[in-house]
Order: sequence, then C-alpha cells, then structure tokens
Amino acid sequence: MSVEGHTYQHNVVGAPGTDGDPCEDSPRDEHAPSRSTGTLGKALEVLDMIALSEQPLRFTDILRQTDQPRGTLHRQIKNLLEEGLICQNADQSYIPGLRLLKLAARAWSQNSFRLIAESHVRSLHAATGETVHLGVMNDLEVIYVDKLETRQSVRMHSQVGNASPLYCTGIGKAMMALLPREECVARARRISYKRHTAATLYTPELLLGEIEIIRETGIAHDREEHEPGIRCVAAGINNTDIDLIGGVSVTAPAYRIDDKTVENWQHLVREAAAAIELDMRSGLGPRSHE
Amino acid sequence: MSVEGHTYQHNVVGAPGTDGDPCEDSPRDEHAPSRSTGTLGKALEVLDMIALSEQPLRFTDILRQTDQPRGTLHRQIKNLLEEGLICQNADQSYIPGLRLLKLAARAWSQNSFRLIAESHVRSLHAATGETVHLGVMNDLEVIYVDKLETRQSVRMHSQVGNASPLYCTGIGKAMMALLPREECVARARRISYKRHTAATLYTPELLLGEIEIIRETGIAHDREEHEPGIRCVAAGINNTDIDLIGGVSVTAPAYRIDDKTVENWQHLVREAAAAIELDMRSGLGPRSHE
DNA sequence: AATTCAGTTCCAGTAAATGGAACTACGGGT
DNA sequence: ACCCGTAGTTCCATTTACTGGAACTGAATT
Repeated sequence: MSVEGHTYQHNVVGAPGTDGDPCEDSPRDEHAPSRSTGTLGKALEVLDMIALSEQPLRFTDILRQTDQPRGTLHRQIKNLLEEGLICQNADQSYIPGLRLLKLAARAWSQNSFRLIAESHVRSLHAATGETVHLGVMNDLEVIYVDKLETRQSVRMHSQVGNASPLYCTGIGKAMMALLPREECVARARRISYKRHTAATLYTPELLLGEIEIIRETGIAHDREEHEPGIRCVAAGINNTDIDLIGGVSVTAPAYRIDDKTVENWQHLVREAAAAIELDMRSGLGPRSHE
Repeated sequence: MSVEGHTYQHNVVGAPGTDGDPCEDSPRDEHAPSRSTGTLGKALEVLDMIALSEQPLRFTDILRQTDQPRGTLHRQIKNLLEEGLICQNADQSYIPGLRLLKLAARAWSQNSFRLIAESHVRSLHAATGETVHLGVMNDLEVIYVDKLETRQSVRMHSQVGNASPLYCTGIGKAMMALLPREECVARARRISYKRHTAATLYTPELLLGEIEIIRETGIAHDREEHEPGIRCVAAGINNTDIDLIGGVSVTAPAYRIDDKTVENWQHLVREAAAAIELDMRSGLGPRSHE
C-alpha cells in the first residue's frame, strides 16, 4: 500500500504544472488585498484580525481595519460569536473563543508528523536536557507543533502553535535549506527582514549564503540571531512524499553551552531528524495497519 | 430570561465600572438541530467532523456522514483547504490544518481567565506537587484551558483544549454546583451518561445528590469516577459579572494519596479558587501582570 | 472492455450575504 | 436639559455566491 501518513502540508513547493490549483495567492489576479474564499474567507479574515491582534478589539476597532460596511461586519461578528469562534468581554471587546482551543487540540493530537516525531523528540530532550522544538514550514514562517521545556514545565504550550520567521530561527533556516534552490531563493526574497539582534541575517544574500553552508553540513545554527543570549542547533526533516518540510532543534542560553556541547548536539539533532524522516517514509504511522 | 445558558464566553472584565449586561445569547432557538449559522456554520460543521473524528476521513467518509450533495460538500472542503483550516494527506484523507493551531495559540495566550488564574494555578502546583488543571464550563462539558503536569513535562498540552464530561470529573461537578438550581437540574437531565468506572455517577439523581454535598462543602471529589486509579479534588470558580463558570483541580493516582493529603488539598484548592475569583472580580485585567 | 467507486466540474435556480440607511443607547460638552 | 458625536444594532431591497443535480474523469477491479 502507499505510504499512508497523514501529514501537514501547505502547498509547499511542488512540481510546476501538476495541477492548476492556484492555491498560492489570490485566485483572481486583481491586486485585491483580500484573497478571501467567499464567505468563509471573509469570516476568517475577521477572526484572524481578532485573534492576531495584541489587544482585544472592540467593534469599531475592527471596523476601522476593514473596509466592510458596518452592517456586514456586524453580522459577520455575530455569526462568529454564535459559532463560538470568538467571544465578547464585558467591555464588548472581542477575543478568540473556546471552540478554537477544542478544535486545535484535535488538530494537534492527530498531527501525524508530531506523533511520529514524538519519541525522537523526547529522546533528544533526554539526551540534551535542554529545550527541544519541533516545527513545520508554513510559507514564510515556522509553526511549532511541539516543545519540551528544559526542566520544570514552565508553561506548557507557550510556543505550540506559535509562528516565528524562517530567517532568524534555527529550524527555519534548516528547513529553507531543504527547499529546491529556486524556491529557496524566491522565498528569501519575499521575506521582510527585521534585525532582531546584531547577529540577525537581515538580507536575502546573507541568508542564502548561510543556507549554502547549512546544505552541506545538514545543521543550522541560531547564534543569537533572534533573541540575544539564545542559541540553538537545528536540523531539517524532509518528506517529499507528502510535501512536508519540518525541523527539530535544541535551544539553550548561550552562556550555558560551549563548543564541545554544540558539537555533541549537532550529532544528536542530526540523528533525531534523520530518524524522524525515516519513520515517516517507512509509513510508521499512528495507525500503521491497513 | 431563558433558562438555557450555554454561554460560550470566558473572558473577564476589563473595564471597571459599567457592565451588568452578561450578554445573553438570545437569538439561539431551543435546540434546533444545529440550524447552522448560514454558510459559516455549514463549513464549521464539516470542519468539526474532520477535526473530531478519530481517524482521518476521506471525501466519501464525510459525504456519508452528512446529507449534503457531493458538489456542495466538495466545494466546502475545497474552501476549508484553501483557507488552511484543513489539509490533505497523500491518500487524500483530510485532517485539521495548521491554521487552527496558530489561531488557538492566540486564543490561549489571550484568554484572560487563564492569565488571571495562572499564578494561582502555579502556586497550587508548587504546593501539591501534583497535576493541576484549570477548566471552564461549556454547556455539558469542561474544556481545559491550562494544565501543569506533576513532574517531568510529560507532554505539554495533552489536555489543553480537550473536553471532558461534567458528570464524572471533579471540575465538572464543582462547576455544576455553582449553577442556579433549576439550570443545574436541567443540565443533569440533558447529559447522556456513560459508566466509565464502577464509581461513576451515572444517573441525574446520583449526580444531583452529590452536587448537593458539593454546594455545602465547596469541594468536589472525583473518586475514580472517570478513570480507575485516578482521584482528584476540585473547586469551582464563579464570575457572574461575566457569566463564566470555571474550576481548578488537583489530580493524582489514588495509591499516592491518603486522607490527610486530601484534607490538605481541599484547603489549598478552595483557596486557589477563591483567590482566582477575587482577582477576576477586582478587575485585575489581563494586562495587569506579566 | 465493462463496471464500479472516488473525486471533480458545471450551471440554472435560489438561498444567503451585502451594504446603505435608519434606529438605539450612551456620554460629554455647552 | 439640551444637542451632538460616537458605538453598536437592526432592517430590507439588491445582488452575490452558495446550492445541488447531473454529467465527466480516471483509477482500480472484474
């Protein structure tokens, strides 16, 4: 039977011309800012706005950020409210709702990439004693799907589901190195860079240069490029069967690690990544029967 | 005022001063057979089906479970796919998508109930050394919004976002005890009971009897009613301002705890719940700390 | 080659979303 | 009290895009 692994993908690269599914950007090539998929897309646009905002938004805040008429927006919000996707505070501001949590819990526990990787992530955590992340590529960012904290479970899940840029994280760079070259360059160009620290690779050229090295070594380093004082060692995981690119990493405060430790981690991380990749290929799925 | 009260909200105060409008969800009829909210509702119905199913579903599996025509269903799925709410395996089965994780991460980190409760949950965890849960009531179930594991962060978030029944969990029963009496009875009747263990309270009468006791003591016990060998001590948290009912609990294997421990926990749990309730009332908003 | 089953596309008909305007409610300034 | 501005909500004719039946593809099975 075919490799049956359920996995996550989001239209990662792929051969040009396999299907005419313009999933990438706007279906119609107008420069319309909203590439909404009909009604659903519009509703999600509002949901995104509410969920991704830093502060809780009130009705008029949302109205201002959108070009929809009041009546329309109000109905959309009402629908979201009724569906439990958002809920409303006493001061009438809106925040994401419980139903999202419930949905995501299933998304997470069913994610077969995570399931397959789980034991390896755990070994890696045991072997290093430091924080281990597992992530997948999603366009220009990495989304963390699992995380094991260094020790005392500080706060679980603080990162799970969170997104970080590709260009300044170990996992992100490791994943980019797995892309076909043109695709890699294309993405590097599309990124909007921010210089988080002095070490941040803040141009496509810098990034692509580093990626060349990563391609050879199979290991990516984050040398305080995202947060000062934080370093990490990462390796990418590639499953072309399923069009999934992911990565694992070990993270630690810079002061705590020396060259020898890093050396050691490189092997561990590389092995973990290879093992996960292998398990995925061999179809060692959550339900491997049938 | 309608007796039905499946309010979805879970946030907290914010504006000091005026409120008193607990935001009834009036426009909902009785239990109309999921008279979906227009297009959005239908899309979510499909999403729910995919997310809540145990196995990944293929197109025809979904088609069978719904009464929609093929064309319609196909388009709905395509929309969900395009929006990244679901994604598709190699074998064409569908599973929930990354976007849900991302959304939920925000929902979680913004949830002010959780934020306010956080420090108290942590103290409780420190004081008992056992697993601590924080949950909110959602109609007939409790949804866990936070969890601190007993020791080695086994797997974070294994429960966060998950739903459990009200009648066989400590938190669930503690929350029910906070409902107005008629409402409590009404819900107890609506529950469909399953006898998980020998100790499970599997009729409305048994449940309501126990709840009487909980009302007096302010503490709910789960005496291996959900899982054999697992006990827990819980207390409810009530915020009428905002129409939120939640709860905290400490859970441990039965063999590990004796009466004296339980006695001790009762106080700790009760105090934690009271402290959270107080913090909510005093408008200690989401952004006031951390 | 014929038959099934799974997935996809098409298009007239129709249900549902739209958006403008009108309405309520609150608060503050004069 | 007044008026006015802002915030949120409702209404309804118009128009959009969702619906669903049927017909098409294409792979696996007989």
